[in-house]
Parts: sequence; structure tokens; C-alpha cells
Amino acid sequence: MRILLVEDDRELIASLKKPLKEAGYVVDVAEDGIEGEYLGNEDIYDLAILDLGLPKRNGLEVLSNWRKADNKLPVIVLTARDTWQERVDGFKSGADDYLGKPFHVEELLARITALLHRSIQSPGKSLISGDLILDEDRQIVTTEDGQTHTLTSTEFRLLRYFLLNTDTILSKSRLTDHLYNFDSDKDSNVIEAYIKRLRKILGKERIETRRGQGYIFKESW
Amino acid sequence: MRILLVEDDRELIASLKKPLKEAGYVVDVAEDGIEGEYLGNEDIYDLAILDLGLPKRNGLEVLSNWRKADNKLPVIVLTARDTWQERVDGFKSGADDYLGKPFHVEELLARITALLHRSIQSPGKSLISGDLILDEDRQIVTTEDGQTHTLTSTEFRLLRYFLLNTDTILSKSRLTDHLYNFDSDKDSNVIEAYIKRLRKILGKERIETRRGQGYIFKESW
DNA sequence: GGTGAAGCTGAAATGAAGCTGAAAAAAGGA
DNA sequence: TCCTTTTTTCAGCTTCATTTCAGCTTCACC
Repeated sequence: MRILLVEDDRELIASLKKPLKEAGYVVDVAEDGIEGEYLGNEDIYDLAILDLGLPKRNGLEVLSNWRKADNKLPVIVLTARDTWQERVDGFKSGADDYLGKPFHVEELLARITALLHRSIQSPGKSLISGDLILDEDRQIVTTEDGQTHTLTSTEFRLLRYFLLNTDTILSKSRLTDHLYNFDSDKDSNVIEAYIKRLRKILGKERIETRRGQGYIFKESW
Repeated sequence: MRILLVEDDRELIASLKKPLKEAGYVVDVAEDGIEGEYLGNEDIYDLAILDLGLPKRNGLEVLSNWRKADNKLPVIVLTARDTWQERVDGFKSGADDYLGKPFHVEELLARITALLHRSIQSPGKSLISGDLILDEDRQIVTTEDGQTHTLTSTEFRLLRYFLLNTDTILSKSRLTDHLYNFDSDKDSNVIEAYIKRLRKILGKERIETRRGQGYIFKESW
């Protein structure tokens, strides 16, 4: 999962980056409204965290521009003054969620999870596909036979991305984009290696190879 | 699908070719405005990606020449300076879409898909013709009897091209042009081989042979 | 009806894409 | 720092999408 953080307060950025990374997200930061709006249209993000008080272009403006352009990126708005009025404005502009400062990182993480799940399925704590349960807090997966496996960070991120995008061909380069930062080496076979590990845990049938195209994680099979 | 990329930046060309190819497009490159304008009139392209800053002839000029000649080729314009003014100019010259540099490849791909669909038929995730459904996410086709078949990359591209051009005679060389690069061997029978495979999946009647001319994919029969 | 080109077909060759197990490298913790 | 865990690389191997091929059939034209 790749998250866009649009925020100008360096201190806040620093304090958010680590926990977000720990939760298995790749984070890109935009420090002003114009850059933020641009990046948010890139179509590689799964979610944006948008501060309202930004230099160059106001957060609400950024948000409503996205929506005008039919960009459906899930957005969590951050604001210093959490007034009733502001909140209404935020949602009117198309925010999916709203969080007043100061806030606890845990709350933000929880809202992120909720928001990412919302577009896929009914809200719930775990990601479920068929008889597969992924506990996102503990990064543990429970398979059909009731066995649990702790996942390494990369295994977890890959599986989560699959679970949030079932029944769709995901090319290796798309997977790389969502798992790693931009500087990643394109012609390595890391993805293949991790697919193999996931298959060992989940069973071979679950992830189908489409030669020359990518992989499909099958919701049911 | 065959895409004309008019771009002089070798590095950008290199970074675009692979993902475009992965997405199932054949890509030809013109490195200056004059060559680009010429190729764009060849009537074999389904879409052009046109940079504005080109040697020999400016991109906007190329575009407006095409339009003057009543060439309706869908065009996505790339520009280094993404200003309001430039955007307006681009659309006035007949661009179908506009993308400022730098951009992420996935956005370009999304816009290509959107544009191809827009220019040919109503938007939708699946291409439908008669009782035939082509799921582009999964590259699966569902036939009249409700059976689904997974397609290989070439089968998919060929079928998609047929579905986007139903009830039209498509010559073998035109099909070859859209599936392969120019240097492809002209007197091979690959197309015949793939027609056979498609017929096996879809039924014989669906694709009619016009001896000496090509094939017709029939919308209904 | 005979002829030749165009198209069809099933099987086989090919080569790139993907898989795999192990080992090297890097990251993380004590 | 050293040790453990995780990540990445590598080289050989396997698989299968693609292409080729050779023989066959069909069709248009005479």
C-alpha cells in the first residue's frame, strides 16, 4: 500500500513516517498543496492524508480539485481547528474521513485501515477472503485449516495488497510500485521469490500466474 | 492496439516502452515532429502520445495539422510545463487528454485505457459484444454458454481488437500491425494460428474469413 | 473440373518467463 | 560488535505461450 502524506509540518511528518512504515505502508510526502494535488492524481496511491493548512494551495482546494477531476482517492483530512464548520466543509469537498489535531497515531492508523477496507468490503478488523484471515495489527494470517503463520514485513505487505485487490491481474511492476520505494531495481525476481513464499503458506492454487502479465489472487477458487 | 509515441527524450521513451508493452500495446516511436506527423497519418494507430517540445516541428503544430487533415486519432499530450495556459492551448489544438511531466506511468496507462474506451464505445470494465463478455481486469472471456476461458496475452489482445472493431474487415497485415512491431515476419501464419485458437474458444461462426481480404468479427450472428 | 493460391490444422520446436533452493547480502536486535 | 532474521540475488531448471512447419482443405478463377 502506498500512502500520500500532504503535510508541511516537518515534525509531524517525522513522527508519522515511522509508524506508517511499521504498519507496512510506503509513504511519499508532499510539503505543499500544489505538489500534493499533483501527486494525488498519480493513480498509484491507495490513500492520502491531507492537511488543510498548507502553503501554496489550501488543502480543501486540493481535495475539491481531485474530486472535480473524478479522482476517487480515499482521503483523510487533518485539521488544526476541529470545528463543526470545518468538518462540514471537509466532507462537502469530498473527504472520506476527518481527524482533528492533535491526534494519536493509533487513531490515524485505525482510520487508515478502516478506509482502505471500506471500498472493498464491509468494515471489520481483519481482511478476509474466502477462508483466509489476515490480522493486520499482528501481521498474522490464518489459513483454511486453522493454522496461523506470522508474516515477515514484506510477506505481509504483499498479501495485504493482494487481498485488497483480488480477482485482478497485478503486474510485477505494479506490485513493486506498491511494495517498494521508487528507487527499487526493476529486473530482480524479488516478487517471484515472495510469491513462492506466499504460496507455501497459502497453498499454490490461491495465486494464479498469468504468464507475461502478472498474478491474480483469487477470492474464491 | 498500436500506439504512436512522439517523443525525443530517449530516457523517457525507454521508461515508457516496457510498461506500455506489458499493458498489451505495440509502441512505435517518432523522435521528431515531422516524422511524428507523418506516422500519425498512417491510419494504423489507435492512439498517439505526443510531446509538445519536439525537434523540427512543434507538437502543437503537429496536432493541429492532423486535425486540419481530418485525422481523428486520439491524442494524449505531454508537456513539461503544465500551466493553465498550455492546457487550454492543447485542448484548443485538438488534444483528447493532457498530462504534465513528470507523471507516473500508471496514470498514463489509465488515461490511455479511458481514452481508448471513450473514443470507441461507452466506458466499462468489460467489453461486451452480443453474449460475449471480455473481462479486462482478469483477461477472461465469458461465452454464450456461460463458460469462462482464461486468455493468453496475445489471445487477449487479438480478441480485444476484434471487439473494438466488430463488423469490419480486418486484414491480416492490419492485425499483425496491431499485435506486433514492424520488423515482424510478414509471411508467417501466426494470425491464422491465433484465429484458430479464438474460434475454438468462441465458436467458428463468430469470426468469418474473407478470403484474400481478412477477417470479420461479427457483433451478432 | 483443374489449378494454384489462401487458409486451416495438429503437432512439434523454440525461447522467454517463471520457479526453485541455496547462498549472499542487508537489516535489525542483543 | 556479533548473531539472528529477513531480504535479495543467483544459476540452473521447468513450463508453457508463441511460432513454425508440413501437409491438408477450400475457394476463386479459368
